[in-house]
Amino acid sequence: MPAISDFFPSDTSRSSLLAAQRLVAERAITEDDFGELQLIAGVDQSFVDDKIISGIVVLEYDTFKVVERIHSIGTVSFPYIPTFLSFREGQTIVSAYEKLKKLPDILMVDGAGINHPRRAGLATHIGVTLDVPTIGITKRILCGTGTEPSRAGEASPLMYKGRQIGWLLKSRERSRTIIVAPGHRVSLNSSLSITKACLRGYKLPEPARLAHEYVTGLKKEIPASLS
DNA sequence: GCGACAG
DNA sequence: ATCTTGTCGC
Repeated sequence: MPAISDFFPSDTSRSSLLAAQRLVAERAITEDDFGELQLIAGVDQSFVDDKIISGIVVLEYDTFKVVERIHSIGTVSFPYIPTFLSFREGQTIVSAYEKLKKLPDILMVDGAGINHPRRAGLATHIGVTLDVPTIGITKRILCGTGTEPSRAGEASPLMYKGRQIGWLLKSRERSRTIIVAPGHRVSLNSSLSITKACLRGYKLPEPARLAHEYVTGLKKEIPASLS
C-alpha cells in the first residue's frame, strides 16, 4: 500500500516526480466503480499572494442543493509547470477533503484526468491518492486532439496517441468547448454522461462552477485572517 | 532543434 | 491562476 508521501514526494527532483506520476498512472482505474450517485462535489483552487485556497462544494446529485462547503489554506511550495500541476495544488486538496463530513460519491476536479501525457493529471492524482472516484474538467487542452463540437450538448472524442482520453464538450452555446475526462474509477462514457447531467445553462457543470465561485469569494476573507 | 503546454 | 474597465452581444 503506497503512502501519501509516495504520491507527493518531498524530493521534488524531476525523476522523483515522474516516479510518483508513474505510480498514479499504474493505479488509475477507468472503469466505473462508485455507488449510487447521491452526492457529487466540485473542487477548485484560488490564490492570494503565496497562499493557495482549496475549496470543495458538496451537492445533491438530483437537486443540486448544496449540503456542505469546506476549504483548506496552504502555502504555495511549487511553481506551475505544465504536466506537474498536482505537485502545486494536490496536497491542499487532500487537506480540504479530509475535513469533509459528507463524503461525496464523486469528485469533479478542475484539472486534467487521464488526458495527460503520462495519464496522471490532477483529477487522477487526487482520485488515486484518496482512492475516490473523480472526473477532470478543464477549459483548455493539455494534450490530445479532437474535432470541435458545434452544437450545445454535443461532444466529440479527445484522442492522444491513437486512443481516446476524454471528450470535447460544447456545454453551452457561445461558450468555448470544455474538456471532460475520467480521473479515477470512472469510465469515459460515465465521465461525459455525469458531466452533462450536471449542466445547468452555464459553461461549467454545477459542481465545478460552484466550487470556483466559492474559492473566488474566499479570497477577500483570507487577508484578514492573516493580519 | 522547435513549439505546445491544465491551473 | 492572477493583474483589470469598459464593452459587445444574447
